[in-house]
Amino acid sequence: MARRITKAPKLAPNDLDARKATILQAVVVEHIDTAQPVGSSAVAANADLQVSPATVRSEMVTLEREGYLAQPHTSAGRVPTEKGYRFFVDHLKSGVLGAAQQQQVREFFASVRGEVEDVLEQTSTLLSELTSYTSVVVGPSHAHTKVLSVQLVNLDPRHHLLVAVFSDGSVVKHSVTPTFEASHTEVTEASRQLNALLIGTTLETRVQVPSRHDHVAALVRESVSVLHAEQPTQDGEQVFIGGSSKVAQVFDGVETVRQVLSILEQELLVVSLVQDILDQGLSVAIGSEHGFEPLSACAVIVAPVMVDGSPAGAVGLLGPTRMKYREAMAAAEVVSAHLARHFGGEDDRG
Amino acid sequence: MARRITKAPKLAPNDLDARKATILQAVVVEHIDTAQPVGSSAVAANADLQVSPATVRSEMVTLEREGYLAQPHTSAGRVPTEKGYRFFVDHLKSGVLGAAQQQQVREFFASVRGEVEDVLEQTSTLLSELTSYTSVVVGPSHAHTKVLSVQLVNLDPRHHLLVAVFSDGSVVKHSVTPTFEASHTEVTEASRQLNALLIGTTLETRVQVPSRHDHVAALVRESVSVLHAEQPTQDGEQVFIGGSSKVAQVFDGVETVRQVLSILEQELLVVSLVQDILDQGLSVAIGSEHGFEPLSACAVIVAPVMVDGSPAGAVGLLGPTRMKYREAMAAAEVVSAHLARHFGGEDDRG
DNA sequence: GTTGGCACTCGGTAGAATTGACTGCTAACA
DNA sequence: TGTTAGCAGTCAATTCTACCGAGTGCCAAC
Repeated sequence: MARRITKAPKLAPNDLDARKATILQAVVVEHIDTAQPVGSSAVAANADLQVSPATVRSEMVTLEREGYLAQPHTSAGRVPTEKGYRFFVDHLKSGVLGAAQQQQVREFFASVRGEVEDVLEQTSTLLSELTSYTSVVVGPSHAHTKVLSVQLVNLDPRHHLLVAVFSDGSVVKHSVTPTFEASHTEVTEASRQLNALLIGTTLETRVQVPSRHDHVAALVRESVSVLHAEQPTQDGEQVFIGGSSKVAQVFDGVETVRQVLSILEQELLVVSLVQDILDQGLSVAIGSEHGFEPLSACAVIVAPVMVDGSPAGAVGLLGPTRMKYREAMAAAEVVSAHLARHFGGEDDRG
Repeated sequence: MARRITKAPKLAPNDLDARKATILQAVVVEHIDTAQPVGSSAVAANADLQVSPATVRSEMVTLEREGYLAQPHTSAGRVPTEKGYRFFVDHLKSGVLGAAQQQQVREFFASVRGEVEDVLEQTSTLLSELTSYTSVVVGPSHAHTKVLSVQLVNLDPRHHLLVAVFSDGSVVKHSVTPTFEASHTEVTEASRQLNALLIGTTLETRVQVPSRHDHVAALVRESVSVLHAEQPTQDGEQVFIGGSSKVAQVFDGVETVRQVLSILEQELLVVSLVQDILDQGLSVAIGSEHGFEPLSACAVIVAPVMVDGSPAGAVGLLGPTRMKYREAMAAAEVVSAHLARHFGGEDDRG
């Protein structure tokens, strides 16, 4: 009748004994569900530890002292801290997506077609609909792809358009506006030389440009420089943000909503945020973990998209710190896997 | 001492005598400023009609009966109705932008450069910063521009990329994935034929495609069809939305914010909304005037961008019905004019 | 170490009272 | 006839009060 107390093993610092862990997890789960502080009796009732609220209470005091929980005010229940959420996600057994959602993802990837950009954009919508959080899909970097074709097209005598096609299927265009008027034949010749010069190179390789003083050489020089100038500004990545309207549902407080939206508007920022998190080897960044003040009310989930063993972009989800980590992480992972398959598969099929 | 009463002229239906107009305008101005219902005494004090609140009151009763004003509840002041706002903007003498903002616009257009898309995107940010409303910039339609160059680029034996350059500087790419493997020379030959076939045509002109059964002809056929399929889906217009975070500041009520954001996510919808308003010959659509239920809490200001006498896109602003029409309209007009000059000027300079 | 009991805290709510910003109406006035 | 002061009436918003109840910390008993 009396339960045997399992002797508590020595614990690593920053680790919790089984009961504390259960309690913490119960608090997190409950709080994610209700958005309310969680009291000891709710925990005692829900979690299947056969102890009284009083016991839970004394454990909670410890958990609070150790920084996993916090109390909004004396007579309220407990709320997880960032550290609490961190423990929670670290000890989360990876969830599975609901059958209906699995189906939805499968159907999506079975039917989606079109250019990479279209696929990524639609994927971002999908991910956001699956989770009802705002989603971020970062496209592969164009950094190391090779030039397949360059062309200089004559718009009018002083305006030309440089169009470069890369081996990953991306296309880049740039205006070339020399100070002189170039004849059609000069432009054609420049185009020919550019092709000879650049095909097979990456944007990093510096090429030998002609130093002659004629129009053709000038066109070639300007084209090359304009194309190489491309890289540093934008790193070549594209980002697609889906379901930004979810921000309004999921955060409370106009100011928070405004702040998050305003971050999302700066797409370069979002890319670097996702990149940072990936570089830290994380799959979830909670609150201030990503070191990004204005998003301290958020948690960000990221999953790299691996094609042929190397990263080719990422998918992410942005929600409140009390987001449904399990479901969201599962969704991000499933979608990222499908996306990887989608892009990897295309190449293999050929 | 006794003021002479100017004899009221016969009024057209739907028009108001001077005093009613003044009162209505005072109510609108005040309500835009404070977001509160406006009482008779406030009007009597602000507007420079030398009458007592009681008189204002009796006029307000008429204005309410005629549908220009409404009362949230008995003991509250009056709020403009849609019809009230409509009268207000119809009788608005066009405002001028503040000097600082004028300067900001000038500096922007003096320093902005780069591709059309970049300019439009930055313009949309500018417009939103100027007004603190969400802005919409619709790029010119590509419908009637001519093909300057087409190229089929070999990605791998079964994947080719069709890249078309148009006379307005836009570039379109499309995958071409035949069921057979095409050799490099076949692709090159197809590319050559496509150029011969399409250069100088618009997307509307149907061209005679080769009916032969070889690979080259098949490539040409697929390329042409894929390119022509482009048009109906998207009408070729691009849209840039700036300052969507302003939505959170400017509307109250999470649900409204969510709804507006969710509309803004559907960019095609936004384009057709702007187009509709322009087609109706309006420059402002208030509340339900645009017939777009989910945006009935909004007013939309649009200004066409006229280049060489024909419309080349538009700029717009989206705010609450109680937005600062004068300033916003001025901003939209100034920016649209600058934008027109920017694009028109480029051609002329050559 | 666990538990029930108990006093205490404090946010939230419900209801009553009050305030104050309006109105509409009416009667007097120019 | 249009204008005005005055006044009674309305109703949202505010303030207050009391109270409830969820939840705690502590303690003594098991």
